[in-house]
Amino acid sequence: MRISDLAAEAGVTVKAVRYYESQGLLKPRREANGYRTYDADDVHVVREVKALLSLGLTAEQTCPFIECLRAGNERADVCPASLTAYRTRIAEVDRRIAELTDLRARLTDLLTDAESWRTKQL
Amino acid sequence: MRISDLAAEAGVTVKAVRYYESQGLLKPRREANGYRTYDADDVHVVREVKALLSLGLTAEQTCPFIECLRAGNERADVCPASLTAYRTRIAEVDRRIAELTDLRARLTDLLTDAESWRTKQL
DNA sequence: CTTGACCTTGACCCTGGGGGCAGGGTTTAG
DNA sequence: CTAAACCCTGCCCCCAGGGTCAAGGTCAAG
Repeated sequence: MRISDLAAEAGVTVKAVRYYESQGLLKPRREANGYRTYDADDVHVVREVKALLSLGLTAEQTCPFIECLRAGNERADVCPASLTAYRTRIAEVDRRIAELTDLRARLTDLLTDAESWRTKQL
Repeated sequence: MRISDLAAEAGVTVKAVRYYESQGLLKPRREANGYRTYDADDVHVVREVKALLSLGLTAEQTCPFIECLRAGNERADVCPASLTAYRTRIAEVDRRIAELTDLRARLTDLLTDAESWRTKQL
């Protein structure tokens, strides 16, 4: 199958497929005319990458999952490295939520402060 | 004062000062040799921009605050537009926290699912 | 007057995950 | 034959700068 077929089946854009390749996640064969050719396994890979990116992993962080799939597993997340990647991402999210929660508190403090300052001036 | 003095007093890098200028937040005069010249007010502006960026506002979103300062107010956030910008940012943060909370739930679901799948296989 | 240290300038490439466009080659249907 | 629909590579854009560079200015000591 060609790139647009793969993209359509996996639910991503052609551009995204080429980007995944540039990140080393796909290695399509080339036809004589230079066109990329993919097989059915690549559809699963691209779907997996899409799902993981939507979970906020970087393209690089999807590598263990892809390797897990390529190793013949039916699921990309049953390998130890994948579980580690999940836990790492959860920790990142927790850290980010904590940061944002703190940020929100600082913002509301500033807002109420500025509001009361205005009231005082009136 | 010159750019490195401004940067040092405001606690940012020279590079950042030049970036703020490229975003229209500063308009320094130039000496005969082309060097940028700043006055004391610019220190307050840069400090304000730094503080707002650390709160996650974009350079563009800092404009109302800078205008408020330039208008002669001692605080950048006493103008109505600044209060609106604060509220907008708080809403953004809330949305982001909600997204991340949902994301975290999806990640933990995936993790426990993958873990139990592994256990089942053993 | 010259050397050297330090400062300034603009200009370039880099980040992550692509979007959008240009300009060209290929293939397929009418 | 031609037009549409593909495909290719390559460039610029996002955001807030960081890193590095070459070129030139400034200021003190020697």
